Amino acid sequence: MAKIIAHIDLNAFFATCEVLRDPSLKGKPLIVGHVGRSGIVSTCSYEARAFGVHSGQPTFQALRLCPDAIVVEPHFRDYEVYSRSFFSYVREVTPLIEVASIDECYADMTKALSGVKDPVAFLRKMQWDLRERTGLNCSIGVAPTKWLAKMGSDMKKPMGLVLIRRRDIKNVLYPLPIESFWGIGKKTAPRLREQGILTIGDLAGAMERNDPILQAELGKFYQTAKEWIEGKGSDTVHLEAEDPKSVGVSETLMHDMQGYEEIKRTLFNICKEVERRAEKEGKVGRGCTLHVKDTTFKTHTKAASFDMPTRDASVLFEKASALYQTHYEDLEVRLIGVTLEKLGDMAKAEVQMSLWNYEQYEEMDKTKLLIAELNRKLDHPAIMRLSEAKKGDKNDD
DNA sequence: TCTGGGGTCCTAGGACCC
DNA sequence: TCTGGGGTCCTAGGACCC
Repeated sequence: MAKIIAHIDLNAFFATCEVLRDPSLKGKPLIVGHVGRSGIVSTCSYEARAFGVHSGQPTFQALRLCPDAIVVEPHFRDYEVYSRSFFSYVREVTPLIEVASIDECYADMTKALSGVKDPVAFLRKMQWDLRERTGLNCSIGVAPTKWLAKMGSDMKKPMGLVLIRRRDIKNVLYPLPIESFWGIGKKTAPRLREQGILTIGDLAGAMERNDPILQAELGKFYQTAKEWIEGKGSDTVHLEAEDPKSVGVSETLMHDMQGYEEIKRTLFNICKEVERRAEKEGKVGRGCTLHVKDTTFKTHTKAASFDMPTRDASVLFEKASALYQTHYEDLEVRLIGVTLEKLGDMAKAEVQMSLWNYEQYEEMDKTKLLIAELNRKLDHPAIMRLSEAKKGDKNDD
């Protein structure tokens, strides 16, 4: 039986949280983000969007477009609290939710909507109830698969509600520009446009023809995208958050820097922060990667492995420093970062360690055997005589 | 004074082993 | 004496997402 999946996405989440923190900001053009050398807009209110301000834009550019905008530094701790209240509301409607990020989730609504006469009214009520309870606005996409639901929630903001049945795919999705395809970004979209693929419908058409150029262009993603667009994508909502596979910290420097001496302090602090976050996750890693962004925005990476799983900042710092000094001493850098990888649980790592110790112990045991063997040989009459002779020497002294 | 920081997944090439 | 082929693991780089 077909499932009913909802994708629920909070609108202008960080900006909305800031208004909840300080109601005097309501109705004003608001930018959440950093000011300063490399500040960008994290999120902005709809009032600011009207001026052409958008996420990812350098803050100074945004302020040129909208000089009256109020810039607020983000308060992530508070966003996490609002985020939790959002998820707990959705969990009251259905416990089958998959947290996709701080401001969005998938919900399997199959059971919650069974027997509901007017699903649209039910979902509308959800939106208003959430707003009343938490002050947060959301857009909802409802569809038989997660990808279709995600596409739906993206289509109308704020407080949008879009239902996409399989038979609606052609009417609803095909006319959309190729850029709006979730999974096709700013590198692939222009290349598809060059091939005459301007809309999602064009993409679907090329896939029906099994276009070999398109297949080469998209690689493994071709098959995934084909299934998504045909309504055959995943409808499985994963309740448990997956264990992180890496923990990393990076920082854009106050100014471009060159040489280890200039960056070592920052590098050390980054390693300390990686250690702190790995500890919070209860993880240790078997390797690390040093990231460096040069002044042309090109990113370089160098990886190293550890003999033993660790999260120790001094071990990280030692590895990262060595990598930096051997590869980037002469590079002018904008950003540096360190990522701890190949993560495992600390508890399991301790088991590994005790195994390792046991092997060490065994090695030691072998050595003991060798010594015993040696001692037996030393018991040989000839050796005895030799040692007796030594004693004799001593006695001669 | 241009362009953050946190992640995941994929790809291509090389090393290594059988 | 002119060069196998498959599998796996690792590294570096890149695309994409929020």
